[in-house]
Amino acid sequence: MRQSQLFTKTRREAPQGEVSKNAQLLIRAGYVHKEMAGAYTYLLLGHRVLQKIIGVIRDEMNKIGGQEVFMTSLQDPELWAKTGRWSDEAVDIWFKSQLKAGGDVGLAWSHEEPLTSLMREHISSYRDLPRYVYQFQTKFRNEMRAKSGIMRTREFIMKDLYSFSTTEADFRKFYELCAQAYLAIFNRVGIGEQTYRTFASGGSFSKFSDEFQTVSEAGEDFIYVDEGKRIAVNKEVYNPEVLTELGLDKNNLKEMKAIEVGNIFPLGTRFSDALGLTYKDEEGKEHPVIMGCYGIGPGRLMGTIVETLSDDKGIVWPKSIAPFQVHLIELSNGNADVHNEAQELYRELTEAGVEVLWDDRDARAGEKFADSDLIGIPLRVVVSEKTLAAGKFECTQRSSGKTEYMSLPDLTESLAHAE
RNA sequence: CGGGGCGUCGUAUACCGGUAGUACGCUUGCUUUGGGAGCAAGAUGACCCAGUCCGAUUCUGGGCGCCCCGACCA
Repeated sequence: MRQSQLFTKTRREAPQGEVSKNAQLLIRAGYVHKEMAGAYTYLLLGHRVLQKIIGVIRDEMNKIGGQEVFMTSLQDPELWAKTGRWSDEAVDIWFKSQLKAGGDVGLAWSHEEPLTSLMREHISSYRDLPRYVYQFQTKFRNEMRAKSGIMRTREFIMKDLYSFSTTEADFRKFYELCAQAYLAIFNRVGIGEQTYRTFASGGSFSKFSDEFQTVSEAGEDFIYVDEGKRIAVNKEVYNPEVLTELGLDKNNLKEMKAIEVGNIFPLGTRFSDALGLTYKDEEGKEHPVIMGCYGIGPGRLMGTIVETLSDDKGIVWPKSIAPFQVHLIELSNGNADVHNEAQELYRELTEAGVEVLWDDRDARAGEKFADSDLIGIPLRVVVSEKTLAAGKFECTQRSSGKTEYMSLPDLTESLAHAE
C-alpha cells in the first residue's frame, strides 16, 4: 500500500474531550472514525487489524472443533419471549423496531435463543453431540453510556461460540479446552502476560463463570490477582469461601484494575429447556442438551492491546496483528535513485508476501518518522541517500527502538522468522 | 438514568454585546530536506430554535450532540 494513496491522514491532536487513550491514538493515527457516541467506523488500518485479530480467534476456535456460521442480527420476539428475555424489564439494552409489514423485531445483543432454536433441526440424538458453533457477528446493545473509546460501544463485533453437550462432564471438558484456547489467543495478540483467567459471577445462568481480564488502568473491573498461580478473582465474588474453594491465599493477592476481554460460562439447560432442545440417549430416553457460551469482542480486544502496548509516541502493534509488517520510509527528496530503490524494495517484499506500507509521500523525514511511530507498524525500513551509500537498509524495531542495517536477504530472512 | 463539564474554520485553541484571532492542516510560489521546516500570498468558522437587545457567536430558556463520574453492564 502506497501511503500517498491512503485516504486517511494522521492528526497531530486528539479530538476535543477525548480522554480514552485507545480512542485518542486510534483516531489520531487514522484507524477508526467515531460516527457517534458508542459507534465507530473501522478505517483501512483499523479494519486490517480487526480482521487479523479475528483471524487469530478463528484459528483457535477451529482448532478446538468450532464450526463457523453467520447468523442474522434480526431477532424474532416470540423466540425471546419463550426464555423471558424479550421484555425491557428483563433486558434493558434491546434495540427494538417494527416491521413495515407489521410486528416487532429486535436487533441481536446475543444469540442464545436463535441458535438454540436452530439447533433443534440438527440435534436429536446423542450421536449428534457434541457440537460447537460460533460466529463473528454484530451485536447491538443500547447502553446507557458508551465509554472508553472502542471498548464499550453500542454496536460491536463479537465472537460468540455456543457448545452443545450430552453430559455435564463432557461440557466441562470442552469448557476447559476453550479456556486454554482463550489463553492462547491472548498470548498470540501480545497481551498474554497481563491477562488472567478470573473467577467471576455467573450472572443469571450459573453460580460462576470465568472471565479473562487484562490488567490495565483503563479497566472497569477490580480483580485480585495471584501472580504465581496466574489466576485472579473478580471483586464481585471476592470472599473467604471462594478463596478457599480456589485454594488462594489472601496474602498473595494483589488488587488490580482490569479490562474484561473474554467471558465464558455454563448455560446448563436454561435455553434447551425453554426452547425444547433435547437429544435421545442410547436407550431412547430424552434429555435436555447441556450448553455453554463463550465470548470475545475483537474490537474491545483491539482497544485493550492499544491501551496495553502503546507508548508516548504512539501504538506498538505486535507482529501477529499489525496492519502491515513493514513500514517502508522513503527519504528521497527528489533523488530518483533513492525513489527507485524504495520502489524496488517495495516490489521485492510485496512479491515475497510481506505486507508493506510504503511512505512515498513528499514529506519531510521528521513528519514521516512521527507518523510511523504513531501508526506503530513493527518494523520500519528506511531508504535514503545514506542507506543507498551503505548498500543496506536501515531497519528499526518499533517496540525496542533498536536499529540495524540489513541487506535484502537478511531482511526477508528476519521477516520470515518473525512470529 | 442521576451528577458535572463542553459545543467557535478540517483539527486544536483564544477573545468578545458591535470588524471573530492564533497554530497545524489545505491552495499557490520560492527556499529547505534524517525527527512534525522557513518566507510570501490565499481559501475556509460561531450546533439548532426561540427570547432579551438598536445589534447576539457572546446574555436567557429550550432542544440536539459530545466527554467525564456514578448507577447499569450475558
